[in-house]
Amino acid sequence: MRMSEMHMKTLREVPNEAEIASHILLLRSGMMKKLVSGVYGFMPLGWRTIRKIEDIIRQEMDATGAQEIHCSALQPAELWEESGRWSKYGPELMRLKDRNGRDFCLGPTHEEIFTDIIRNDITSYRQLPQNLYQIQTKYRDEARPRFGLMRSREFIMKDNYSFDRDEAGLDVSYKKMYDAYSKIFTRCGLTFRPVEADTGAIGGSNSHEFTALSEVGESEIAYCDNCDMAATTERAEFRDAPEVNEEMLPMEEVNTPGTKTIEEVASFLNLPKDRTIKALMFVKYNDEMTEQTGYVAAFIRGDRELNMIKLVNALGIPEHAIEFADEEKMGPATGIVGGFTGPVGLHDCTIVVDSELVGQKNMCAGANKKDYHLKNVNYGRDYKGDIVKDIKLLREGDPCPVCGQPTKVARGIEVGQVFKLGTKYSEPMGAYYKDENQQDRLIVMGCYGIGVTRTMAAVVEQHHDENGIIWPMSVAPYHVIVTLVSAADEQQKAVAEDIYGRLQAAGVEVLLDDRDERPGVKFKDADLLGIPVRITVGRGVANGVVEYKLRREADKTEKTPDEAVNDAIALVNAERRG
RNA sequence: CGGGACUUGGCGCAGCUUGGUAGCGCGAUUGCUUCGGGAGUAAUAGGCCGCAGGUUCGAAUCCUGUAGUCCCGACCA
Repeated sequence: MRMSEMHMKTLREVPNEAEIASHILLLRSGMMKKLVSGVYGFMPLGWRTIRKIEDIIRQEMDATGAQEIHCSALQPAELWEESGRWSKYGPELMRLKDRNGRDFCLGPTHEEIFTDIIRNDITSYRQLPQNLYQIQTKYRDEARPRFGLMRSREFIMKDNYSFDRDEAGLDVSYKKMYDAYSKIFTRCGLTFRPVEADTGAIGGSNSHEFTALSEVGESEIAYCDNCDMAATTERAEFRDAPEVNEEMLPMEEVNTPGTKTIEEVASFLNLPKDRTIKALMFVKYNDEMTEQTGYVAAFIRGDRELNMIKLVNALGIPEHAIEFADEEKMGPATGIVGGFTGPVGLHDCTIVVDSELVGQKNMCAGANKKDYHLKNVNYGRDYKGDIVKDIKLLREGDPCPVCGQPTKVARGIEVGQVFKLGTKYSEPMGAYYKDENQQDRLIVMGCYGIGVTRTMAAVVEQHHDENGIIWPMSVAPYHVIVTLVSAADEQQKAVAEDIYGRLQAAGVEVLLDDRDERPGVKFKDADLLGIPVRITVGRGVANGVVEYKLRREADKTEKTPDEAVNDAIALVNAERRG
């Protein structure tokens, strides 16, 4: 492609709407443009990278035996009513009506559609397993679109669904997808970790998130360098501190005026924070959030943090059905006193005690009396929990739940997820097959997703410097850029054209910067665009040399045009082979 | 949904406190000079100052409302 003819506009200045590298650089390089909040369009260079990522996904999906189809983004409400999600999905679902007033939505995901296809087409066990995928535009009316492609309202996603006879079959399908995902993200040049994830509202028995490591990511993961433990911090189990071997002392009320926080109590009584008990109060609602159904008091050791996901799982309620309580209102009903809440003497609320507290002795907790705390509080003797479970968050340095070594915590971008769905959709939607004994049996499903546009953003986050993007060869819009320093110099022009033609003939994707621009502009643009190899044709041609430079390296070398062409071809082919 | 900030030419911004119908840099167009890391010079084009209402002889500027954008939080396959 000749850049003099390409639709491309780069920006010198940082658009004021962008804050993180991928957002800034994708806008500055002109690869994408914002239409409205959370909705972007892609220009020629950006679209080429999207298609490269899609092609990697297609190759790896096809290699597993999955088959590509294409469904509409427009979906009828009836199918969502069958699965029960039309009412449950909430405002994130983009809803619309046709001219006759029928309800539709723009698909945020396609479980219903694929289940519908399968229940109509599959009748016999002989037809299973099946695995269908599509690469398609998805819509989610996010409460808060953020960071460009990181959290957008319209995005490109590869989604696929596996259909098996039984759980054993699902295990095989799941493993295939897990392995394919690892290959895909490796080929895209990402540093990532597959981590165990909470199954959340989707349900099912097992799930992994594929997380590209990045400081700007919205996911937080815990992992261990000593063993292979890796999980979202929400999901990660906690290895409780060992039971304290101490004599139980008599409980004692102490005056602690004005000490409402753990820090204040600990320093006032000169106690370490791990000898205190932290209290967190909640109001519970029914699923529709229309009615209060009770109070919850959760207790954890003073130096820990609460894990909301674990708490709602322990209570067996959806996450949206609980919120922090107004302690003033809750006080009379349950006996708590804001800032001085403890587990002793509470009534009319569900008491959830973190499992670790059971083995801790002579702790300090609120006395449920203004300006007083209790010392030497012991589980079993002084208080009990209605529920005793691990409800705390794993933090950096806490012991690894598998091997006990200190845990590491990192942030990352969730670029893919795999789920074992089981019969969550096949049951309400009636997706059955007949087995060998003519018995109707539910199809066992898995679902798997990759955020294509988000993957593009993650690649930029991991591969850039102060001058621009540094595309890995596998997803670069072009492999090589030939920078013609002076288009007016006939000799330079001839050499550049020759190199351009030979690279194209060898199947290398090459840009020729033949624009009537000053050299500085061309160099800046080449760096910003992040093309992996740059061959500069300038004054060196008088001596028979051109300049060969890799975007990811600082050094440039002089080569003859022949050497430069051959080296570029060799490099591109080597990267293609993996 | 709560909190905060912003909205002035294609992009980045100033002007607003103390009302008098708009300015800078980049970008664009043309000429001359320049030509290896976002050139110099001269000239030109381009703006219902987010939108609506109000105050005023007069509003980018003051007041009210509203929309959009971004950030923090809540929420979230």
